[in-house]
Amino acid sequence: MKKAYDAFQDLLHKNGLRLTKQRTALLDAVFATHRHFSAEDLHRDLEKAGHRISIATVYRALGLLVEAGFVQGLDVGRGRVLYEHTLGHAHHDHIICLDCGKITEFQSQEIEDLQDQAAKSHRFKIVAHSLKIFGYCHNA
Amino acid sequence: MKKAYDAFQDLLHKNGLRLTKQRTALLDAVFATHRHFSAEDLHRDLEKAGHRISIATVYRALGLLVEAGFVQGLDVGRGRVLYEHTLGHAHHDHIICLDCGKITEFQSQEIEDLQDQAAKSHRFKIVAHSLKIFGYCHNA
DNA sequence: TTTCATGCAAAACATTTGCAAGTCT
DNA sequence: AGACTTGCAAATGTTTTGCATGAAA
Repeated sequence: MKKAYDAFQDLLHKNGLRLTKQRTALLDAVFATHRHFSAEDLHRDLEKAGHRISIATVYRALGLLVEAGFVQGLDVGRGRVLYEHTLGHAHHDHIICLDCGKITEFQSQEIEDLQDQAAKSHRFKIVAHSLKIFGYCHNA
Repeated sequence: MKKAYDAFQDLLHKNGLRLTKQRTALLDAVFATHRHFSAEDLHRDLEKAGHRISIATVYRALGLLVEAGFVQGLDVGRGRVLYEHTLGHAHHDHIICLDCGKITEFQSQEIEDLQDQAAKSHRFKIVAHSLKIFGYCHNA
C-alpha cells in the first residue's frame, strides 16, 4: 500500500494540503477493505479502531479522494452512496440485489464500447458512466 | 391522453383509492410535458397553474405513479431525482451533461442484451437497470 | 507562525410521516 | 357515513458549512 500513500501525499503536497492523522487513518481504512462502504460505515470503523475523527472530516476526506480518482462513489438509490477504492481495480459495473443489498461487480468491454459509440454519436465527451442493474440474487 | 386517465383511474379503483383534484392535476401535468422534472419543478408548475397542492401530496402521487409504472425516476446524482412519464415511451438510457444539465436519451438493444446476459451469468433476476453516461455536450 | 484541518453544532436538502381536518364515493 | 386524502409542520437521514480551536509544515 506504499503506492497509495505516496500518490495521496503527492496530491496533497501539490495542492498545499496536509497529511493529517485523520487523513492517514482514513486512507488506510479505505484501502484495507475491498468492499463497498458508506461514509457512516467508514466513520464507525475508524472510531471502533480507536481513531478520533468526525463524520464531517470523513465526508471532507472522501471528497478529496473521489476528486483525485482514488475512490469512486456508487449511488445505490434512495440517497444512499457507497464508496469503493479504485487503485488497482479495473473499471466495472454493478448488479445490486434489492433484497439483501449484495453487490456483484461485472465488466463488459462490449458494453463500454457501445457506450462510447452512443456518446460520440450524440456529440458528448464522456467523463464517466454508471451502469447499475437492480434485481434479486439467487439467495432472495 | 384519455388512455392515461383511464388506466390511472382503473389503478386507483382497483386499490380502493380516489381520483382527487390534486391527482388529476398532477397526472395532467406529468403527461403534458416530455421533459425530465423534479418533484419541486412539478409542484411549482402546478401552483403556477393555479392548483392548490402541497409538496407532500406531490411526492405521494409521484410514488403512486412510479409504483404503477406510469412514471420513472432518474437518479442524476447528489440526491437529485428527475422524473419522466413512460407511457408511449420505449425504454432508453441517458446521457447527462455535467455543464448545462442537458439530458439526451438513447437506446441500444445490444447493450440491453449484454446486460441481460451479465445478470443471468451472475444468477440475478433483473428488475430494472440504469445506465447513465456523464459528460459534456457540444455546447459546453 | 502561518496556513490548513478538525470538531462541533447548526444548516441545508430532499423526502417522509403523524395527525386533524377535508373530500371523494 | 365512512374511508381515503390532504395540508401542515415536524421528523428524517444524509451531507454540508461556519467558526473557533488545534495541528501540520
